[in-house]
Amino acid sequence: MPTTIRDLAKQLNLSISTVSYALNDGPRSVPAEVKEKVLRLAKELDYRPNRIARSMVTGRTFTIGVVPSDQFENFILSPFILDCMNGIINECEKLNYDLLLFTRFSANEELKVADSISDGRVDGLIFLAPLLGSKLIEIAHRRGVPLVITHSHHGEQYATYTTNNFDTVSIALNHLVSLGHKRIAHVYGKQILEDGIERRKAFEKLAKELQLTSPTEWQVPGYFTRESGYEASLNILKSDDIPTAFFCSNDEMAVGVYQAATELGFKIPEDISIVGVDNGTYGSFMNPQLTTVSQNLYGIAVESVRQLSNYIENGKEPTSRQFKSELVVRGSTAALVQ
Amino acid sequence: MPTTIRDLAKQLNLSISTVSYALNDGPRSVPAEVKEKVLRLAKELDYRPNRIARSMVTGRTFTIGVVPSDQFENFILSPFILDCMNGIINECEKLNYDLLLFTRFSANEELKVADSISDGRVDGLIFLAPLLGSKLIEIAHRRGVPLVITHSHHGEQYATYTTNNFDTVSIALNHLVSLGHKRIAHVYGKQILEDGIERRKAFEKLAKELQLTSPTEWQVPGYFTRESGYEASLNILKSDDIPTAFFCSNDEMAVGVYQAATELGFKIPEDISIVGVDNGTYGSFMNPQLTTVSQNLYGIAVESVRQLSNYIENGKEPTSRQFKSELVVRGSTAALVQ
DNA sequence: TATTATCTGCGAAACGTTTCGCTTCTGGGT
DNA sequence: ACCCAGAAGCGAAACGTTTCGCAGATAATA
Repeated sequence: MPTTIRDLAKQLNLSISTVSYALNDGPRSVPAEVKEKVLRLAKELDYRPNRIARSMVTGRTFTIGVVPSDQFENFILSPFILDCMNGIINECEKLNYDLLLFTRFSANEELKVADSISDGRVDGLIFLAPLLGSKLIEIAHRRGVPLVITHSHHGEQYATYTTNNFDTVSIALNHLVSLGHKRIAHVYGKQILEDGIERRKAFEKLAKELQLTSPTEWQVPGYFTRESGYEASLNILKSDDIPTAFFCSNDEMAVGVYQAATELGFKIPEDISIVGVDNGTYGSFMNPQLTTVSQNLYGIAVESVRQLSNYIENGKEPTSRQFKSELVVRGSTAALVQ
Repeated sequence: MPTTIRDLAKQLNLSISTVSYALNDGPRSVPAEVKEKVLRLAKELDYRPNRIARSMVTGRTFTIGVVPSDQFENFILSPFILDCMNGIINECEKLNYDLLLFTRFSANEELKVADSISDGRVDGLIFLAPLLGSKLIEIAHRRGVPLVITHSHHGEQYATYTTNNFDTVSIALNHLVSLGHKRIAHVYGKQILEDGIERRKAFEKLAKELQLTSPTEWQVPGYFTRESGYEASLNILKSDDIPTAFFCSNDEMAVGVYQAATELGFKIPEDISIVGVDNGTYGSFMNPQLTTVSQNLYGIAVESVRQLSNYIENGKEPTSRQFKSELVVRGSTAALVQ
């Protein structure tokens, strides 16, 4: 059993309160010599305060909880989540928070999860791209847990950190159009995620505006995963009538399209141009490297942590922010040759 | 302020203890009708037990801490760490543990970190590929925190989950030799990580045994990162005397070698064969896909969580295990053409 | 000198649980 | 009728902190 503050007090013939003041440098003063005595013994007995006990009385845990949406089976393997997590981790380190990763995120146990995220272990929560129907946010909010949301909105009352999806799609398509592409397929993402829905709508609208050729057979559902990108594009690429370019609603599905295209003997970007969305770290692993629309995953993560922490520490209400997306031209797009 | 057990007791005119027994189904019995009454009110008032308070008295937190070594700046972006984390996360979910990610892992604050990992917030610790000189493990051990170590040994007294590095290197080199390669370069990893050191030693030994041509200029230091793999191989590839194959001590450095080789106009695998180690998820993003020696990162992670949890729950001492490595032949190696 | 601040320090309450020891009551077995 | 086991329930201790309210001593102010 570890040394407690009581042990220190007893050995020094001091009261517990005095020892506490000495250890914490406050909130009351103690004479320098007493303080020194306390610190010396604390070191000698390898005393370190029990954080659980401290949390009990202060109500603070210095821990931020991350709640992924249950769509991700191996959620940490998603390049998207990865870059989010990287920002969260780095910023938490700076601000002296530890990170509690909620692993039980399956939707069929939503109530259990809800209890788990609001049982006093965290000072606040970050929701990562929550599913549209999820009740979790509402419950946590009602229970008074400070929270912010990334990559989704879920109502005016929440602080959200997002990218403008219309702009994102617009940037991607305009890039393709500027290279001469008109025949463009779209592998869209899950329609239970805000990003998935919005990007699909944006594509439909922009396809008209830009007078693209994109029959419905070319607008195919994916699930934001590599496998789904592969399968969705395979059918298109096997038909007689194939597009000159693919717009994928995220990078991961673009990887799947690479795979399908390569397998069928198409050359990227000579035969097929491909654009993704996200600009995750692993896009540059690909060969040729992926052209994509960056949505500053890192920055969004950092900002959400900052605002959450500022609310926890200083009560300053977090304010929503929408981030700019940017075109990142790399090797997977090329001008159309007639 | 959330509902407490005291609120329930008061409203039902019961004692706190009775309510507790009812809520927890033990350790003493309560009449069915009382229990029902309690549960009903608990639901009505949205009561959920405060985990912090419970931890105070039970000493359990149902949380496992993950301690990465401080070598990883953006540690979650390392493909190696990623696959480890994926296993840890999935297994923790199964066993009903949450995960505390220690973000403050910089070596120059080792004492602060040491306090942070042993302050009562976790039931046990998993050390991920700790640096050889790190005192953290020793301190945590002395303080009585249950722990296991992955990808390193650090002394007989610890339970470790590792791969046999000699076998790993042997498998890689024998594969290359079987394809006719004799002129093989080695990009080795950090020499403050056990894996880095052991694989280098193994390479040196095996180079002799297999009568490879591998002058010291071809055995170059990397840091297990992509950038270092790029730089380390660039010099070799620019010289007049170049090897026919590269063995890289991990996949990430292999990605760097891909990059360097491609830049200089070499074709993989026609001009240069490349073998990595790890078989991280993102190896298949590459084009051609990477030939590598799998070290079952996922399995190691799962096993370490299992054993740790079994120790925490049942006091069963964890036992070390060494895992088999396996050759995964993909597109980055080919038979040498004279 | 009398009055008021400031410094020291102590004791105890509080945070929200779990669980032990006791008491009282009920019913079944002799 | 008596005894004893078991059920039902209560009160209180314990976990390890932080911090408030007090009290006594010392120093500063008038």
